[in-house]
Amino acid sequence: MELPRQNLGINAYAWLKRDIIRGVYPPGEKLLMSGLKTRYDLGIGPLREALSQLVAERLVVAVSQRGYRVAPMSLAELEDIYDARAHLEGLVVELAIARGDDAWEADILAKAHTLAKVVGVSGPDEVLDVWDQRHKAFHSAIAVGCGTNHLLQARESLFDQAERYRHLWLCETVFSVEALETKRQEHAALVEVIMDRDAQRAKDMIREHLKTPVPIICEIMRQRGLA
Amino acid sequence: MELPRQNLGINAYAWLKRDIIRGVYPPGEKLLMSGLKTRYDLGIGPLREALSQLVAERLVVAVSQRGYRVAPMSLAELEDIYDARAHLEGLVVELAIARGDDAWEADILAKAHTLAKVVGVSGPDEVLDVWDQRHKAFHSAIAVGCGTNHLLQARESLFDQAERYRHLWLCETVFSVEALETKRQEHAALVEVIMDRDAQRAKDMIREHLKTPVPIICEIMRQRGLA
DNA sequence: ACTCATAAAAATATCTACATTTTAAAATAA
DNA sequence: TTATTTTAAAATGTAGATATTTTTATGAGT
Repeated sequence: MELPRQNLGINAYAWLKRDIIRGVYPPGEKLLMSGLKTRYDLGIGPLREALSQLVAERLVVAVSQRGYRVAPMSLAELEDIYDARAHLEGLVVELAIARGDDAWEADILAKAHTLAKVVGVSGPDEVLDVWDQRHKAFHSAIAVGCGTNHLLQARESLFDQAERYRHLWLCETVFSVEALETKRQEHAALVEVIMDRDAQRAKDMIREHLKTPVPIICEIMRQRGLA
Repeated sequence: MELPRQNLGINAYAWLKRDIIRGVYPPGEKLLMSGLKTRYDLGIGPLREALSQLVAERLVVAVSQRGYRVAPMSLAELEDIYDARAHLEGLVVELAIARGDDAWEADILAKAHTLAKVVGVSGPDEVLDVWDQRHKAFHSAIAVGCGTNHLLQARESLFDQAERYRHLWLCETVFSVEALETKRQEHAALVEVIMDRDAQRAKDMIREHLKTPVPIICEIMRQRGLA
C-alpha cells in the first residue's frame, strides 16, 4: 500500500512555516528562491505555492517582481496581536461559558490535568514541545465550547501570527520552575471560575493571563535587537 | 512611464476571488486548470499561486492530486459565519466606543451621510455596487475606532468568507425601496447610540443589525437549491 | 578626488512549455 | 451487475526562456 503522496507545495508550506516561526529566518530577511530551492530540495513551483499561502497568513510579505521576505516583527505588532488575542479570547470564553455542555467541562478538566503533569517528563528540549502542545490543547478545550467554528478559526489565525513572539517567551518560561508554577496556578484558578460559570470573572482572568507574556517578550526583543 | 507590471498571480487572485464571490462558479464546482487557463488567459504557475491564496482564505478547497474546487456553501456555514461576525462586530464596536476619538466620530457621520444619499443615483446595476461599497465603508468607519489592526483583519477575513452569502442578500435588498429604508433607519439609530457612547446598546443593535439578512439568505438558498 | 548620473553586468524573479505522475472514465471480461 | 483492464483527462513538477531588479562599473561635471 502506497502512502497517497501529497502535493509538494503542502510539505514546503509546513516546513517553511515551521522554520519562520522558529526564527530560522530572521524577520525581514529576503527569501531567495535559489536558497529555498536547495534548502528544501524543491522546484520553484511548489515553493511559490507555499509562499503564496504564507502571504495570505501574513507570515511572509511579497513585493511584485521583488520576491518574498519574512514578515517583519515589531513591538507595535506584538502589542496589537496580543490585544486582539486577549479580547477575542475573552469573547470566546464568554460564549463558551454560556453554551458549553458537560462534555465540554469534562474535557477542560482532563486537559488541565494533563498539562499540570508535565513537570520534568523528560529532557529539556522535549519539555518545551510537550508543555506547549498541552498548553495549547488546554486553552483550545476551553475555546471550542463557544461552538462557532469561524470564531475558532479567527482565533487560530491570530495564534499563528503570534507564534513567532510566543516562541521567544516559551524558551524563557518553560525552563523556569517558578514561571511554570505561576502558570499552573493561573490555570487552576481559571478552571475554577469556568466551572462556576462566572463569565465576567473568566473573561477578565483570561485577558490577564493572555497578556502576561507581553512585557517579557518586549524585553527579549530589545535584548536581541529585534525592536 | 511604464506602469510597473505586477505579478500575474496577483491579478489571477483578484479575478478568481471576484468571480467566486459573484457566483460565477457554483459552490463545490471543480476548477479545471485548463478551463481557468483559457478563461483568464494565464499560465498554470500564476493560477496555482492565486488558488493557494484562496485556499488559505477558505474560498477554495484543495485536495492533493485532485485539484481545486470552489468551497461548498451550506445553511450551517451561513449560520456559523454570521454568528461569528455578529459577536466579533459587537466586540469591535464596544472597543471602538471606549477608544474612539473625535475624528472617529466625525468620519462615521460623514460615511453615514454618504450612504443615506445613495437613493437612485443611477442605473440599477450601479446602485448595487455603490450602495454596497458605501455600506461597507460606513461599517468600517465604526470598526476602525477599536484601534486594533489584528481585530480588524479578523473582521475582514470573516467578511470575505461571508461575501458569497451576502451577495445573495444584496441583490434582494438593494432593489427593494422598503428594505433600503429600513436599513437607513437602523443605521441612523446606530449612529445615535454610538454618538451617545452607549456601548451596551450599540453592541446589541449591531448584533441584531448584522443578523437580519440571515433568514432572507436562508430562503434564497432553499429556492435555488443551494441548501 | 568626489558626486551624481548613466550604462553594462550579474543576480533574481517570473512565466511558459513540456515531461511525468496520478486520477477519473470507459471499455471489457467474469 | 461487479471487477479488471485500458484509455483519456487532469494535476503536478522541472527546466529553460524572458523580463525585472540590483549591483557594479564607467564617465562627465564640479
